[in-house]
Amino acid sequence: MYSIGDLSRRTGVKIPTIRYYEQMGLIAAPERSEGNQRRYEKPELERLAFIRHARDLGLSIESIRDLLALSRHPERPCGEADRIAKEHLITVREKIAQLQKLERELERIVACNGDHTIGDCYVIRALADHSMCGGDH
Amino acid sequence: MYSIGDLSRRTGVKIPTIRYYEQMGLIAAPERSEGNQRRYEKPELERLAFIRHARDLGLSIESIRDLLALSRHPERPCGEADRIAKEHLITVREKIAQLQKLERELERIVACNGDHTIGDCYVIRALADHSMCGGDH
DNA sequence: TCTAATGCTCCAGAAGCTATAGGTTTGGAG
DNA sequence: CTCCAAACCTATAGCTTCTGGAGCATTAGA
Repeated sequence: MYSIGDLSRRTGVKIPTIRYYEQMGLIAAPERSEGNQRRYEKPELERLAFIRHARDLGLSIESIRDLLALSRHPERPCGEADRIAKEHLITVREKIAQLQKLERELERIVACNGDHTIGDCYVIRALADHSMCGGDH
Repeated sequence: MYSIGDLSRRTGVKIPTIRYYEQMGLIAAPERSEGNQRRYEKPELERLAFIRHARDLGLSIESIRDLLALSRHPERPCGEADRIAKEHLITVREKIAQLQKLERELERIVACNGDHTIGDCYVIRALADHSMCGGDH
């Protein structure tokens, strides 16, 4: 028997977020106490931990909903779960590649020592004039 | 003399986004035609191009507002512009590091060949049980 | 029994747009 | 000059994933 606060402490998911997940249908509406407070059991704790972990990995609510639906059918082949994770891996890799491009450009822009004036500042000029950045984006 | 549509085509910033930037104070409210339509000049085009480029680099509206304010004082030292860019570089690097962690974990999770069932699926189990992932996050 | 901590619902806001509805203006063709 | 489609206007709501506050009710422990 956990209160929403217990659940929050044990999973690291904030209380309003738990209620939000309930609203979004990621977790079922739990039993209530006589005074209308939410009362959870162990399975809900585990489910929430699953969600937390998946969110930490950057999976969308939508993907998590799919994975949770899959996990309710342990007899089915797991190709679909695999696909969701692989697809996510691809988007993570794309994001990394894009950020590394930005990193390189920012490094070039930042190679200024700060001892001159705005009128002459490479940061400002690079932002104003796209052609200065090598044009790879 | 550009209409908002011209400006949009020339900078690649969508029309509602231009109006949004105006509302957010990134660009000044321009002159209007007799019929109340926005009419822009070259400086506004350049300013919008600046904003577009900075957004592409992932700078926040807030940071861009600061940089634009700085660029109106070309006589001041540019240390502040430099600081904003450097700070952003740091957050980009942090994001990259975090995504690379996720990449490693997803690679481990995804190392399943999809020919078994959900009940036995590493993706699902890894998400349910945090301890399986090496515990580095 | 009392009270502090915790919980409830409802609503607003954050970031950075995007979209829709319902109306007006513009610019070019005839 | 007239007509019409394309472009424009405002206002408002929605997206995603939460987070925080107001105002009130419940719970658990001293």
